[in-house]
Amino acid sequence: MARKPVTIRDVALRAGVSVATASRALNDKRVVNAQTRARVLTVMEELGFTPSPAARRLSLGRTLTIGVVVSFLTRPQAAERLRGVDAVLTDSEFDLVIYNVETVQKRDHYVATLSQSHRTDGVIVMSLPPSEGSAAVLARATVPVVFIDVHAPEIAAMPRVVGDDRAGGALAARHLLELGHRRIGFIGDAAEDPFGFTSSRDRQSGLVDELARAGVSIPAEWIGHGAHGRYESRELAHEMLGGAVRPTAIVAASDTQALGVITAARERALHVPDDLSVVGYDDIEIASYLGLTTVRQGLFESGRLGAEILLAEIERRSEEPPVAELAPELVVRATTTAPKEGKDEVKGG
Amino acid sequence: MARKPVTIRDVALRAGVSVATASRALNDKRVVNAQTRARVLTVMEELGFTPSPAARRLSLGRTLTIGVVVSFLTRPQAAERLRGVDAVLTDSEFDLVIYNVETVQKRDHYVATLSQSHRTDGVIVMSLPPSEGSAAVLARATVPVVFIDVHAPEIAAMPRVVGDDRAGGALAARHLLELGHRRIGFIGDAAEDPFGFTSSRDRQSGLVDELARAGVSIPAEWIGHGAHGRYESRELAHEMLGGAVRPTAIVAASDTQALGVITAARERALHVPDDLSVVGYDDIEIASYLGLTTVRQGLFESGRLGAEILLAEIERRSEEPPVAELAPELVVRATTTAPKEGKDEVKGG
DNA sequence: GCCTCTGTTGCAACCGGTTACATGAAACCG
DNA sequence: CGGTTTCATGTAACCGGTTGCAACAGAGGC
Repeated sequence: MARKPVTIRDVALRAGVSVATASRALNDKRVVNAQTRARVLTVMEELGFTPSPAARRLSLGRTLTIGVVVSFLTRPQAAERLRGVDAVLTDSEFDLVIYNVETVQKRDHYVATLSQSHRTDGVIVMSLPPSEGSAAVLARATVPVVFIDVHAPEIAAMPRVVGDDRAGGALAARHLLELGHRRIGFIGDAAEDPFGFTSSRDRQSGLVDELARAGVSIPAEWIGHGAHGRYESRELAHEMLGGAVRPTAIVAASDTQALGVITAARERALHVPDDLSVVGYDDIEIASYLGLTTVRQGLFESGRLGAEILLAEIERRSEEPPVAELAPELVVRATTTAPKEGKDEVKGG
Repeated sequence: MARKPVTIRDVALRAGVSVATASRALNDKRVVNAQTRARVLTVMEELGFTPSPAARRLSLGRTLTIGVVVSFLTRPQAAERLRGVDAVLTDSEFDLVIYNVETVQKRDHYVATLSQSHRTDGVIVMSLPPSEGSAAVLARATVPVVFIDVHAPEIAAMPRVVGDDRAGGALAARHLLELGHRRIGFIGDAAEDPFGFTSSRDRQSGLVDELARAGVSIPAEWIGHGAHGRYESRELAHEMLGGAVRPTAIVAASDTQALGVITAARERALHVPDDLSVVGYDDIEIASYLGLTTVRQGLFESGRLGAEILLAEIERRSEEPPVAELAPELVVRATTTAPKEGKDEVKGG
């Protein structure tokens, strides 16, 4: 029933000082006398005083809040990045408010209102490319906006954290080539994705280009696109593995999709990796457990970096938009090995 | 460079009215003349006015914010519940700020400060039992606190949303008994969990009691406890399946752990469900894809309900703490079937 | 002893909304 | 036609902090 919030005036009264002094004591400005400060702080303790954030925000003219626009909260990638953001903000004075987006309309709405209004001191947009028209909106954003895992011409001038998806695709290619694979398939997201995700496409082209450099090409029927999910990728893998000639390795655009491939293989009594090598992407938590060979892209790290960049931008807008690039890293585990048949390369052991 | 936030006074000036009228027009109080309101709203549009949340909060004396204390954001259960909460709040005037907890200290800190201070209008605590001492803290909470998925004597008087874990365990038991299983194992969380989770324990006792009712008991070596995770449960399953006599079915305290069991079975060349039936718990997204028989406990729904209860409590504190109980539901898929050997029951087909 | 400088503190304005109360005009009443 | 309602609007206080500026005391300089 403690229905009487203690204000700084109560504190001042009890401590026998003015509210100004109380406030200064609270925010440890140099100017207050050490004894006075001690007395004020003691009184605050006694009264159980906690400053009202709303009042603080209003008088400071800062919201002390940062907004994170995120979709597919249940995807491990998103949650992992969010943890990274949280890790930074938890040590700061900022609150983390999340805007979960499940439709394109909501995305555009949030990007527009948050970047203009004074609801937040800064915004992080995760994995959501802006719609075509929003470049203009972003250009006159009143608060800094940082993009994580977004590649799009609209944000060329925006601060961001990206992974090099093309390089990641190339890593997978090189790994498989070194193992001796020549018949390689790819399974990724649908091209006509409503949100305009690009990472799957880039991973694919990184893979394809690197293979081409070695004189290996992927036939059209070994490239599968479908909605992001285990189920869909399983179906695609089934098609691919059901053909007369099948690939000896499949690269998936995400670990989630790699799981679908593995399931399909199992259902066809194909042993992974002996009959089929599988490479994922992301290195989500489950990957290490399943022994999945994958391309790690520092999810937690990307969240951490994004938050740090944002805080720095809030502190002082930089001239050039800071861009952090996370280098992908190949993690070799148990789902890849040399192909059983058609070994074009001699392998020792 | 829009560095001049438009205030309601600007609007009032331009529209030729007082700030009071402008404010009333904004919040569509009945008292304003329709023409006046229209004029004011037009001006707001023209000037791109958005009310300052900080000022609103301060003068309303409400934070328009609800806090969610959550741990293990990356677990699908948590993310799914969070989505449920978000779905409710997105249509309300409340912001959702998350407090991610990764240590017991942080949990206690948040529960204490959030429930006392006036930082939020209400708090949702997810899956985190309060520490022993915090009953007193909670009793004098200044804002409503709703617990989701928490069973603990400390919160007997608090609003909450719970699943009936005991009933869920019993459902799994009945299902396996009906299929003809008599040799049943269980794998759940470690007893000495630092956060004091109880759901695993309750699911276990629901299972054990229901089996006992049918005259079936579980030998000690078929009960495994370990840290919540696929890897740990795989290890436990290996122990259990490596014995001279092995169970024909294993119930796991979560889908995640069930996955570990399935992996262990596969590694031992045991076919699921023919050689081993597996039952999970939660019905997370991946479960339906994998065809896992499991006990659904409405994760999204629990988040939704919790948020609704909280909003209602904020509106008006109820005398009796509202308690919503979600009935568990058995979802039979492809990982359970009648045992091959030792059929004690005659099964048709 | 008077003046200046430095270290503390208080006064009061301010942030940008909301709202109780007062005011004034129009409508209604007998 | 004066008095009472009713409706629409304005005035100003208030929410609870922060902070520029003024004031004041004591120390130091001459």
